[in-house]
Amino acid sequence: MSNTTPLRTAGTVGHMPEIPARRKRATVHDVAVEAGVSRGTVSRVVNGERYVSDEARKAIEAAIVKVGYVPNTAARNLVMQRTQAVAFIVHEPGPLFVEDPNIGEILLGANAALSDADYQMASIVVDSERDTERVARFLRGGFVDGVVMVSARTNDPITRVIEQLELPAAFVGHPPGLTAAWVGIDNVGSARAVTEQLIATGRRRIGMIAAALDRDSGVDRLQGFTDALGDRFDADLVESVPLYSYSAGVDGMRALLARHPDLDGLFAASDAVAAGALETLREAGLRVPEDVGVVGFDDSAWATRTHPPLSTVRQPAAGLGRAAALSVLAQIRGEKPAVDGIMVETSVVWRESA
Amino acid sequence: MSNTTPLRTAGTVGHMPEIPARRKRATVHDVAVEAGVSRGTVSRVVNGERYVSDEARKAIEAAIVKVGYVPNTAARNLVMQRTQAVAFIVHEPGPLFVEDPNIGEILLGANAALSDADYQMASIVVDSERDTERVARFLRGGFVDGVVMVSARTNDPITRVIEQLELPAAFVGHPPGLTAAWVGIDNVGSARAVTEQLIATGRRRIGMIAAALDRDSGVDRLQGFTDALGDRFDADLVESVPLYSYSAGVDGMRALLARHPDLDGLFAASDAVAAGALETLREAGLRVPEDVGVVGFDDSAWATRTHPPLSTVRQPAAGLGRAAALSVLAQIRGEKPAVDGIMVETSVVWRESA
DNA sequence: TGAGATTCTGTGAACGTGCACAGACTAACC
DNA sequence: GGTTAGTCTGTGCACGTTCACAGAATCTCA
Repeated sequence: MSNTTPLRTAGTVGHMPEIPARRKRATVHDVAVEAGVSRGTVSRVVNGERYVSDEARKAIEAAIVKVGYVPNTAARNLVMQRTQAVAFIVHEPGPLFVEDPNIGEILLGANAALSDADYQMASIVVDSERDTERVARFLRGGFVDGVVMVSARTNDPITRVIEQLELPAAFVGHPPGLTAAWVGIDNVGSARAVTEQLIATGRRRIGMIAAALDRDSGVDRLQGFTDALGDRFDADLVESVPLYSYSAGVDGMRALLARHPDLDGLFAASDAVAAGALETLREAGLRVPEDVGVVGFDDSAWATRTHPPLSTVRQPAAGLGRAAALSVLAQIRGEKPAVDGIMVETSVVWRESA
Repeated sequence: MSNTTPLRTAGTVGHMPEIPARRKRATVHDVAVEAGVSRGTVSRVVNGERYVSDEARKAIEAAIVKVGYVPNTAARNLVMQRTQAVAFIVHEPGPLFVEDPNIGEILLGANAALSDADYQMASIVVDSERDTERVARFLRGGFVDGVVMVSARTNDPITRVIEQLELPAAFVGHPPGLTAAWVGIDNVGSARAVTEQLIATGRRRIGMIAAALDRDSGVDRLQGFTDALGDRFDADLVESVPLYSYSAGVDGMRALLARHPDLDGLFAASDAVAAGALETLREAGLRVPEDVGVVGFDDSAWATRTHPPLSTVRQPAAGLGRAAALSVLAQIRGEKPAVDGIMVETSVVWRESA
């Protein structure tokens, strides 16, 4: 049996070279010999095709476990003209990848769905503009069969390459002005729902720290807030900050408090923003939730660490990643998605901050 | 120019089948024809080997950009008997992956180093025991050339498979009782450094809550503390607790305070421990940093969320990931590491708790 | 000048798989 | 009994690359 022959043929007298001696993997040929059939039949069994006798199938299955056969991915990919890999691209400044637990969870969800389908995930963080070109080259090079894209910009080279190559792709979050599959949550409806609950606690002067109004998620959350308040809406009670970050929350709260010290409710566009706001409220000597009721958005790790814990909107981030990955996989199989966008359900989590 | 031809060659008369018409990738053969040389010579140029005339090299390099050639990974991997992929395995309960920013950053660092070397990263989270078996099978299947392992258990199937297969691997953190490459930080030196800074603020009676003395990290941090104090060291000012946890911090601080109510400085063995200690100090009516200066260790998520924010030791998590990946890469190239363990530099982050 | 080393190039084989094709055998039907 | 359809199996080729080998050309030195 050739697969039990010694690994290295050349005998170096006296010592062994330090190159690790890896055992040769069993191939479809070894299985065929062991089972007394041909390669073709083994291949049919492995790929679950029809037209194989029960007798042959049994023999081959036994042979597979006996020789410990695992199909060689490289060979299969070569002949199938595919890579069996999907890129997970995060277009965010590096640090935010770490700070924002949602991204990690999206990655986790996508990863789970992909590895269930025996796909590899190549995770890529696009930080600088230089990276942008590198990733575009990577995609053009055909290293992946599809792309899951988080926080895409509308007109960057990456998005253009994806469109040009007609690469199966799904975007987490709605990329404005781009016809492509996407997965997201109903930001408008969710923001309206959490604001309505805040109103229901009896608050009269409710402010909002809106964030990231250059993205549709930011705009939509503001829209939901506006909807919930209806004709009681007062634009002066809205403070806009650039990012979904803790420090932006601190700044936003200060500005808002300066204008409206009598505020008794706050909707922060994200939990990180809310955490910053809480800090500022505390410094200003205001108690939460006694003086001011605060709600956030995301149900991120922040939510349970603040004092008091935040009432917020739960984003099923892992579900988003999962859905995006499944969409890409479907497109790889050649299926045309019935709808471009998939909405994932959110829920309101009520804790102690309001 | 063939690389400016439209993507779909077939004119759509009436209808097109929905299978996307992907342009055929250029191969080494196309480049050879274009440059008027043979495949072998092209291969030599691509792989930067010697024995190629300047004339041929120029012609081939021009041909490569003209036809837009990118080597086919699957074909290369097949003939080279490798996968060009490294597994990133996190053995933690799923939620912690998301919660602990250090892990995300380690992943980021490893990913950067790997993709610089044109390696794919297959990230895997091991959660349940079922996963453990699945991953072991995955590794045995030869899908990766190496492994970066975060928070390994000593005696789980995964570790055993790695040892058995002699798979190139690097562990982040020191796996007790395992002879394998690992990457970590200098716990002794870092603990000494942060303690010295605490001394420099003028504290006279500095205590320590030592934790996890069953691990070398716990022992080393205590050693660093001892070193920094020199002959002023007083063993009675050290309280030992079993775990690096919040509640252990609460307990430890109570015990310490009972013995030494006049304490004016504290080194907690981790940020979580420090957070618990802060809570206890607050209950005891002691102000931080006015009455007691507190420093922690890890610069974890705790550090910025306590009141006041912690002065602590920053673990360069991205650097750890990077170093681990580089170690795996070196082992794949056949290099024997000079030392088993690599120490990565830490730094002290000074915030408001001391 | 001729032997040997050095540089350069092309060719065929191999890696391990899936697929098309041809052929063998069985069952069914007029 | 001959045709036809359906089932099952084996063989050769292709995928795109690297590597070993052989051979051609040039250079070096006695």
